[in-house]
Amino acid sequence: MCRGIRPIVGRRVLAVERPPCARRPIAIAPRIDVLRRRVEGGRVSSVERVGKRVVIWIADEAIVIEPRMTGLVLLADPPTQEHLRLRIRFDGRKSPDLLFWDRRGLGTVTLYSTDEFAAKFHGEAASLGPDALAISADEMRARFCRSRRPVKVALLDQKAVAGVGNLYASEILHLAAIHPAARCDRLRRDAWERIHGAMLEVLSTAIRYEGSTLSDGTYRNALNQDGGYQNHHRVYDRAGQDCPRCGELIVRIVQAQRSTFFCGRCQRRK
DNA sequence: CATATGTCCTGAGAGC
DNA sequence: TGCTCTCAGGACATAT
Repeated sequence: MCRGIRPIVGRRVLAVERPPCARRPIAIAPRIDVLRRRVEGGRVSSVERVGKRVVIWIADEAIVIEPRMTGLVLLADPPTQEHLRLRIRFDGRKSPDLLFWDRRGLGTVTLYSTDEFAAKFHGEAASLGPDALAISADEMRARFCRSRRPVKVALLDQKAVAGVGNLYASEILHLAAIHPAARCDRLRRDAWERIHGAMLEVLSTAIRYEGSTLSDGTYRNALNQDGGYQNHHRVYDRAGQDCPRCGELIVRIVQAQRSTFFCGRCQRRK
């Protein structure tokens, strides 16, 4: 998402609008008029990712977009008009609008000052752990190894490590050959090294392929095109199909009310 | 403190 | 066809 909207860097914000939307308007904090006052006229200095969030810096202000399940950031026509939640217009004749589109409406848009942003995302009391692509294997293990939770559930805890979602947790554990129900405190050092390595591999490859467009077709890149990583899924949404490593049938279980896919033969508990 | 559960929403697809 | 049910790339408040 961040890569796709990077063309907005250097543009000046002309207007921030909440398009007429048939459904309840998306959560924007603070109010939309405050957002307007603080960013209109400013210039986009950078676009960055923090965990699963998209951060747009405009002078000393950070617009943080949390897409959650069905949110998209777009520089192209949205899939529907009725789920369009936010529009940012820029200067320059050919500059497309930046759109936030969200079918389910669970996503959020929040404006932070530099200080608020640092406290929220980087300080000691930060609400997010280190980013999944920046953390070391040792720190990762240190953050998980005393937890009694199943490893797959723990990987989704954004305060432990930021950036692993439900789909990728299953993919990571299959590549690492670790059973998703294994308790964190029962995993040895080499298991955590495998999980860490698999996390880097899976996430960096998925980012390179621009994400996973599942069968519902919801996820799109910034140009409203399919992602490509769904063609590389090892286990996710493949229950009943063959394990790509050993040929055993992939199974689906539910952990913490969310689907987990794995191979019962080649994913071991330690 | 750590962990578990309910809740916010809409829409697609399965099964009857 | 139309109904009900389940499920969905998530995070947070509240309960235990």
